[in-house]
Amino acid sequence: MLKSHSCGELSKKDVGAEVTLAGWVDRRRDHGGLIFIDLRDREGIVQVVFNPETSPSCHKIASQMRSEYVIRVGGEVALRPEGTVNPKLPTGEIEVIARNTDILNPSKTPPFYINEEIEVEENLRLKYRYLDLRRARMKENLLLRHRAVKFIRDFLDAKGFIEVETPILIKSTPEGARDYLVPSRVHPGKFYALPQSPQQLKQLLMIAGVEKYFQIAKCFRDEDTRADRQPEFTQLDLEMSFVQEEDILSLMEELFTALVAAIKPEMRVTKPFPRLTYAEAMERYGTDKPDLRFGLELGDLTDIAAQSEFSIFRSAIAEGGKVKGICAPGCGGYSRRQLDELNKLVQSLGAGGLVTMSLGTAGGNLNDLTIKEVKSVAARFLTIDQIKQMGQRLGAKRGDLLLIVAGNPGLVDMTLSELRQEMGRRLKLADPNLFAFAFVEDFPLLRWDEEAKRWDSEHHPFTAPRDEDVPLLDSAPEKVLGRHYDVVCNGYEIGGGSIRIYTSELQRKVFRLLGYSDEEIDSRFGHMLEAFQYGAPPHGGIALGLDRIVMLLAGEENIREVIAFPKNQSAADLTFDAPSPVSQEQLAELHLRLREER
RNA sequence: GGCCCCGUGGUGUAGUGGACUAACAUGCCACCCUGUCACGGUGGAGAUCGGGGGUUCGAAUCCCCCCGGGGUCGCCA
Repeated sequence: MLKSHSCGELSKKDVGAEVTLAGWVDRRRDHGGLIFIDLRDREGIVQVVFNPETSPSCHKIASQMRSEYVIRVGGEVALRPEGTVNPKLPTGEIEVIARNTDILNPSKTPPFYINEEIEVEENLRLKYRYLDLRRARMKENLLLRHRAVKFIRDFLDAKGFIEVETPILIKSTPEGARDYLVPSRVHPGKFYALPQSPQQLKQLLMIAGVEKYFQIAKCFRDEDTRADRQPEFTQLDLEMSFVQEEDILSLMEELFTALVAAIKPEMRVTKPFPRLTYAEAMERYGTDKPDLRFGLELGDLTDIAAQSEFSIFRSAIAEGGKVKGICAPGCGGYSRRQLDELNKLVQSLGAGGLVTMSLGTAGGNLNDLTIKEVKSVAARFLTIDQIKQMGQRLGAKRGDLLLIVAGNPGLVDMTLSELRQEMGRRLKLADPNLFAFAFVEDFPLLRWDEEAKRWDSEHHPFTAPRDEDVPLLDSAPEKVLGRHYDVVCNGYEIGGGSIRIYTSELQRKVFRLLGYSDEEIDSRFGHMLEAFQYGAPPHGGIALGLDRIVMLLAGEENIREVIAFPKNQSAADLTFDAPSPVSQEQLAELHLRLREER
């Protein structure tokens, strides 16, 4: 090693020791005589003193040093002189008196600050990711991720799980997200696909008798990115044999509780994790991944609105829509401008508009509300009783603001869900020290795809229907509930799983329901159907979005902040400038010819 | 593909029709400085304001197109 110690590990107990350090120049303070260098390595920062009287040659070399130069310093650890202790630095009681030093590698002036916590344009950060990762925030995020993954591995190991790697080059299956394809050199015209998840592989491992499997698995989906979505991401994938829903859910509750306690002990979790049915989540929050750190629940006002003379409500209901709303407490005094902003948000999400109803500014009991106080375009089409009923249903007081959306039920729920999040942010309702985990259960097994005119899996086609619903598969598929569950936390879906189908008969029935011919089923999923016939145990599992989990633990709002080399919104890697063109020779070997794009 | 936001010295910002010959902070360079720690001091270099076109006597500023980035809807079995 070129170093005997880490910068950050030195302390008073090392005083008198001869040490050799190596790292990066974090900061240089040149007093003309004395030069101070803050030397940084992964473990921290320590001050090095270059004194021309102690070592003229060292001092001369130090005067050449600049930010981010890689240097090596040999010297003695000394207590700092009286009055020069720096309490802001963990190593602030000591310093290293340089006796010999050299510059291992100089550095160009970095394109942005390494030693300051200021926002830098993300393009630039990603292009120079190796410099960005030197910054404290990124370094901490990498470390946090490592600790979280280590904890998870140890936890599952202690529970008897074994980690099994599954292939990255596998078969394209038509369902689900768009596949990343890899052309085969050996098989002209054929392609591998990168796994969207190891779903089928882990089920085969259950049939193989592994019983308890997990994997920190890279997954690939060629879909548009989001703040919490990357084309390439990491799942904590696990599967168990001979289990039911409760086994997986209680394992998850134990895992997350222990994980938070180990990694973020200052954060609280709500225990036991609340359990919501899908229907309940949609009804109360308008989404299947509600942020349960605050209330602001949605209320259905359709019945009251139907009694009104307000044409927007009436026509929406006549067309099979509904009217729902939320109550923003104490916002009755919102300005025209503020209301316009909310209206704009709603319209940008595709809803026709937002009906705002200010219940005055006075505050107090809803019963005291007078029609004169109510400010809303809908006010003159509603009786004061109807307004009070709406307010009551939404838990409003005088002085609150009702936000009401009418229209297509799905759109109303989506819009109000976003509006709820927005009001939660504006009113700072979410406890920043809380991880509000919850389980969502009882998802419908199938969803009608209007474009393709066929049934589609809500989760994936391997999800088992509830036993009692199996007869409905033939008569009323829309009523069948799946044995699927999601884990949500603070408004993010952080995982989902299910108890699986494990007989080929039922599996084939579901595939047929999804519109596949028997030929298609056999060519695409024949390996699964056959495997089920060789003693497949009942099994189930879950896949967790590791990047999202680490993001939440790190208090970040974007998973790129917890991925060492993420892709940008257009799925490009700016450090490598990937994807990139390849040579004609490479294409020829793969039996590919590029088409002219119009 | 739709909608919204952003683009000004290396970095982060200010500037929303004339006083901008583009400001501030920091970084960078030079010189001075032996106890600093976001060291201090003096001086200096550095942006034709993402690109193109237009309106105007005059554009960083207004309009149009394009490029790049971010957020989001669609999409994500």
